[in-house]
Amino acid sequence: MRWLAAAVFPLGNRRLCLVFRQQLTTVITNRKIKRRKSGVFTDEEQQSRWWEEEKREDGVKWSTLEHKGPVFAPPYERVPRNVRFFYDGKPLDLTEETEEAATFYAKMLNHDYCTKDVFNNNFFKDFRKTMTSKEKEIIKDFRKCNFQEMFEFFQAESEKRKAATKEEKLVKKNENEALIKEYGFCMIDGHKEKIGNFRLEPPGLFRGRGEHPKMGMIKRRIQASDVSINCGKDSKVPPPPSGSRWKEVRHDNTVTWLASWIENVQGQVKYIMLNPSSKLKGEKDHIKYETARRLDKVIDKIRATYRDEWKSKEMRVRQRAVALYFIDKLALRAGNEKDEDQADTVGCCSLRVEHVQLHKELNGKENVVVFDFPGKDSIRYYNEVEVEKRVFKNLELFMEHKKEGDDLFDRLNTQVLNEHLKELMEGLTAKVFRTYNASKTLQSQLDLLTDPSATVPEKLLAYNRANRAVAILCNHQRSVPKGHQKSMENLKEKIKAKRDAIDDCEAEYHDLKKAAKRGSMKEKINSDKKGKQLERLKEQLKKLELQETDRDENKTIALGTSKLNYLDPRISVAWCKKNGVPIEKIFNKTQRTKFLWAVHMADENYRF
DNA sequence: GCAGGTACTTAGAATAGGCACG
DNA sequence: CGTGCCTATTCTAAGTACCTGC
Repeated sequence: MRWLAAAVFPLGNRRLCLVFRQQLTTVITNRKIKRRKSGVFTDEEQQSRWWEEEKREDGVKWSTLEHKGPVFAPPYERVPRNVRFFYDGKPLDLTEETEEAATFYAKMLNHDYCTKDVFNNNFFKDFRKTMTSKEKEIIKDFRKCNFQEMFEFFQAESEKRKAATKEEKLVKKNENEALIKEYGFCMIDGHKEKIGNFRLEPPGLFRGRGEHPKMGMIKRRIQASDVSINCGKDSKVPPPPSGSRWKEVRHDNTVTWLASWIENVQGQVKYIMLNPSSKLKGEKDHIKYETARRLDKVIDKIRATYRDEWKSKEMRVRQRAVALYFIDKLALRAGNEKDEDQADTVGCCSLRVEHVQLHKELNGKENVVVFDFPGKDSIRYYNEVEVEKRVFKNLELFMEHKKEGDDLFDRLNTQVLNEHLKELMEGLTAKVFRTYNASKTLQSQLDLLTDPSATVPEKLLAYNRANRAVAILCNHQRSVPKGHQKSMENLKEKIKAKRDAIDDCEAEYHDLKKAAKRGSMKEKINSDKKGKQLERLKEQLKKLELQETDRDENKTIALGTSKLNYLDPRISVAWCKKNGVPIEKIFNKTQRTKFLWAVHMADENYRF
């Protein structure tokens, strides 16, 4: 089977897509037959193969766009009369709106959020805003509110859902599928594409991460009159729910969103956009990795330049050079400024003096910088890094006469940095370094860790370890999964059982072999069979042991984020092809649809 | 230069779903 | 043939980046 691989070359301002034919032979090309006997196209074929087409220039994102509009959150349903809200020990009837707000809190009663004062205070403030004056008169003290019955009701509801019969679940499933079929897709430039989030966010309590000052505030219900629709000029405008109107209908083909609204807690615009499998997203993703590969061509020069600038007379230039060094070496995020009313987190440019500690010597290393700061999502970044002496000296200089709360790089921000980066390479920004170093690390780790003669499970451990190296670089963490310890114990149990089985099998094999030596054909066959069984058991044991290592190493590390956002998928595709590893061992279905372009574009010789 | 606005990518947690196992 | 567990999917918050208008 033949596939097309495309390479992109800069040509003046434009990019021209050149197409090569290439013979691919490995596992990945063993795809389902795509044309049905009837000649009807399958979904896959309906999708555009944008990677084989010419690219659109300028800021225009599409020519035609038609969709059905967003799906609204289901209307509030009152809880049964016997499910009561208690105030000061006594049941209290609430008006519908107040009751709904109470259920928002009740649903979270067993959550950690409810132990936080900020959360409770914010909730109570908004809760009171929804109350009638009568209710306000009574409900004055949050500590006297009791949501327990409501909480138990929702727990029971959830149990009920889980315990539903097969038939009931099937009905639900079918309803959901019908909804997706109707609202989950749009037509864009003649192709049917999946929408990412076609449901409007339901009302509830705002769950800010970390020490967010707004956690617990009520996210209000979105009405049609809050929603802006974006679609093609000549397409059918999605009908708003009867009796309502959209806030606005526009036809802006320089943006990719289908609908938007302003969320009330932070005042941010929220969007309905396409699924990652779409052409629009895929093309952008491809460009992202091509930009990172262009960085590879100039990285040596850039590194030499910033090292040189550590000596600059200009403080601004020195700070820029040191910051860039961190971004490059440690894959730090750019670090935009943030508002007061958000959680206090930082990235490189927004580091403050309290986030770094300088040690002339630490644990046998010299010139050590200890980073300790809350990053995106308030995930802690902790790293003890040995740096060049010059960097160390510069940091001492930057920190002179500063106190806690002062910016480390007081002459620098992300705009200044990115303006500089643009000079070094077209399209270069701080985040390109993260993509570049992540993909580069995967490639080099795969080279290092893959033993061509290893078994597939061993190769998979190598792949996961390479992936893990990237996740560690990018500081992609997760909380230890619930029941991790138990799951490890189970695995150990399984391993023990397997070992016992092997022992038994070995003993039997030994006896049979003896019997076979002097014995008949039948005994020989039996002995051979046992031998095969033993082999199989040993293989299974090996696999379990590899799984154990992998799972434990992965306890607090999240691999998904880097796989989805930082690793050029063509590296993985090429690795699979080269090593005879089926692609589905490393990409699940979602990832395979997102990265379909890469599966087609990369052969086993692809290098990042 | 900077404040505010817009559009898009990246992020971990929550939840749904499906599959292996007894 | 459930059920308990793990993986996949969904959800939406939180970033980056760049634009505009002073």
